[in-house]
Amino acid sequence: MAGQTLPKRLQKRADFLRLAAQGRKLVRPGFLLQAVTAAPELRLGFTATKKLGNAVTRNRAKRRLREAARLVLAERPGLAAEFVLVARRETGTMDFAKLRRHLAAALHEAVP
RNA sequence: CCAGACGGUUGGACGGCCGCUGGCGGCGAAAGCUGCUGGAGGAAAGUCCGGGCUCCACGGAAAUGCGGUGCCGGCUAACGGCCGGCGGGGGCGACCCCAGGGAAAGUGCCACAGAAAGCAAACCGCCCAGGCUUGCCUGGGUAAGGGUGAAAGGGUGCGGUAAGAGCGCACCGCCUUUCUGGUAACAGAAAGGGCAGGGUAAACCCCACCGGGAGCAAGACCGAAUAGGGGCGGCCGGCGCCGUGGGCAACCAUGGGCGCAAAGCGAUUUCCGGCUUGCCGCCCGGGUUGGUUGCUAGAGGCGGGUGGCAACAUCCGUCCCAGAUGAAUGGCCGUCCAGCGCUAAAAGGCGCGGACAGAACCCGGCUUACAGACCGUCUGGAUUA
Repeated sequence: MAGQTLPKRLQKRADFLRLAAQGRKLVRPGFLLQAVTAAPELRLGFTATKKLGNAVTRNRAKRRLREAARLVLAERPGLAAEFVLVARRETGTMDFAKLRRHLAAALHEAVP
């Protein structure tokens, strides 16, 4: 399989607040997905709150979400939407294949 | 070999697939693509000290205040750190621990218990004298014994005495002076003194030494937007007073102030109240979102020589070793090496499964967290030769 680079990252606090306020929310094992489908291009952001644990735990959760998203989005080319993935307690430890399946399903539900 | 003390190192290994980010190069108008190469820690942590750096304040010095430090010597850019000593305490020992200046400057406090807690003190006891109701009362002596307490005004012994007591003596301790050794803390000795001067300074305090404040969200720069501001030019503009500038003056200039008038501002009218009084163009300036910089070569790492018990210093060689900013340094898989559990006579098999923890301007420390593995020195013991 050819390599797939990550889409643009959401980096501004304002964007995260907008997604949290307007986005459609889907709760799944391992993550909470906030999606806005009307967007000019594909953009992606990640959130891990202090509730999750120390810096090591939070960073690991974000990295796993990022990698899962990269792999899942490679199978959905041409998407134009904005997503924020919020890590949950089990994100860092759960089976990665499961996390990937849940994310693919959730994405399909948000953007058929 | 067992038990222990101290110091240090390490903190899974290899491979595959796919990514992220910095640097250098190539292609490209750019976006970007691509080659090579770098990419978390011993604590990156807590933010408890010390510095560099930046801005602010500031003429110098001293004093006072406030805060900190506190045996001595050394090391260091500096430190509350480190090294080497000293003193005290603990351990058979290797070693470990100490908030370790001053209590014969002053003030305060010492609960409860106890007779008494600071110019000592007589509750019980002991001794003497007197009295009588003959085992008690009164007076006196006594700090050796009992009791209280964290602490009761040196300790042990002998003498002494009515009983006692540094009352006398010996030794130990203490104080003063002197001498010796040591840079010093301090140690040792001699002479003198019968022994005062309880504890508490993590109570105030005294002494010595040190100390401006805030921090990379420091600071510098670029700069969409918005409000207010300034300059120049053009056009238009009522009155009075004042101010300002020019002029000897009459006067001239002035959108600087105040008052009056006038005009405008609400969907409309009246009344009351409020607000605005220039417009246009260009420029300056302002500095928000954002961006750039500060930003990684340094009290630097490694190896070696020299000096030093050491901390460390110095010299030579060599290397360049993270720079992100909703924040890169990774995700997944396989094999192996440790570890744990179950099973097994053994070999082995199956399952679980990597400690604490993630740079945010940079250094030096301290403190705290940490599965395990390894190395060195030393101590006590056991055994063998």
